[in-house]
Amino acid sequence: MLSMTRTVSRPANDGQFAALVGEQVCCSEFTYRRGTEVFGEGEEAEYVYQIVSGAIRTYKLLCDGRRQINSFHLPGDLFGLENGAVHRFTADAVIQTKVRITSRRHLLDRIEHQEAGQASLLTLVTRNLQHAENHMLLLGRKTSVEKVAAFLLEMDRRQDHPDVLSLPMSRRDIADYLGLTLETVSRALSTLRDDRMLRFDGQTQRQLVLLDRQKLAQLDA
Amino acid sequence: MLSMTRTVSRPANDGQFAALVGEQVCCSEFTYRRGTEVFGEGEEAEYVYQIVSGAIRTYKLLCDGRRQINSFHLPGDLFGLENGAVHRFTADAVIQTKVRITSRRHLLDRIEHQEAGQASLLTLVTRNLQHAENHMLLLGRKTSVEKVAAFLLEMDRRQDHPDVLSLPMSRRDIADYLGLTLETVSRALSTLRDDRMLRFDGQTQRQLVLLDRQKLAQLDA
DNA sequence: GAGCGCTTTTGATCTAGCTCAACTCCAAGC
DNA sequence: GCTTGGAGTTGAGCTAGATCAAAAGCGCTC
Repeated sequence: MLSMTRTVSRPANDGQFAALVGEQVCCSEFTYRRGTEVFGEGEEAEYVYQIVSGAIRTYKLLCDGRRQINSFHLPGDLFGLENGAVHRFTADAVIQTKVRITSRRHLLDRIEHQEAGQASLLTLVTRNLQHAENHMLLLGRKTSVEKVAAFLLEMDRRQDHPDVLSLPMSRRDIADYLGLTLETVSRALSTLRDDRMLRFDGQTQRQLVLLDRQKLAQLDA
Repeated sequence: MLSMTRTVSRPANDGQFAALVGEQVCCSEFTYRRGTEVFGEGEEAEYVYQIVSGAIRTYKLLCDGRRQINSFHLPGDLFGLENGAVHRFTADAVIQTKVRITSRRHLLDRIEHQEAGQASLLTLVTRNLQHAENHMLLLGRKTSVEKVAAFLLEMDRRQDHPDVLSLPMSRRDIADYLGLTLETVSRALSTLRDDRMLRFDGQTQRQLVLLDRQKLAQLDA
């Protein structure tokens, strides 16, 4: 049940959890299988999570099933706290995902007795807000190829510019993140491949190599 | 220069500023004319603002001029603080707008010596994040008519369900908020009028009456 | 290692919303 | 009053991206 699907190379933002939770980490670990729900929209926020390995998506649904993914959470990322007392969206596992869990109450109590705590909590929420602001610009005003280019650069940055970028999520997930259909995402990727900005690596279509980050960044506008 | 364009009926969220700034309000007032910039993206955040009357839009631009408006700020709203040290977007006046200004530094100093301060600052940023999350769903997954219906209901709610809803912003502003063109906004409004969900009031097209909020809410999905 | 199901790609067609353009309606200035 | 200009509406046609469909590729399980 706990077999790792990815090796984790000490992500850049790993300090977050320690800064908030403190050093003698009082938390348990848990592994969610692919597609399992971590928490649902409207549920009370009891726990806070940090990803050890895998990937989580958080999203909102319209009544007819249309889905908008807010964000993907990767190893090192903290999530479930930005919410306030009640979760404002659903979170589930994109692939098998191992998380560290601590109770929200425990974490907030700790924060109250720590000067830096309040500040780092505010920093966390502010960072989320900043991401959301950038994403609104993308959703409202970018073309499909610009969206996909921006997505690739975001994943590349968050994985510290690896030689091979591995995407844990499906084309449908990417589409629901970018406000497109899965076919349009696929076509945009093919366009970028044909224009020599990336190539697929190995058999799977989820490993790819960015061949020209500069050109991608220009597309991102 | 200071003539009011709207009467203000003590907005619901007016407590914000007082809660953060304190009672003996140390701040000056200023009036911006229609179209004037309050602050620009990338500028250092020196001041924090609360709207007395009028309306402010905050937005980001792509290099070729495409614009995405994050939010409209109406009387009572606080803005310019959520940013952190540097403004992440531009703010300018939709119409002639009177604001109360206080220095960011002054406000943050005050907050540090106040238990409730940190919490209410966090609450403010969290509220902004929540708005952004809802707006991402709108931008990524709603149709033009759904977007316009949602916009009208938002304005209606924020003005406390007035008999006549007055929109300070142009069709182009609404379009740039909803990720549409101004023509599409105009057509959507005409559709809603034809379907008896609203009617225009008086001469101007910026005063309207919501005839069936329930039906609008259904559209909002 | 054959078969099945899921994911992805690619093609063909459709359509919501964009673009371009004309016209109306005010409001402001002379 | 007349003129000018910005704002809004409406129409006609276009296009980016959606939808529908088929096939290919991969990773399961047995």
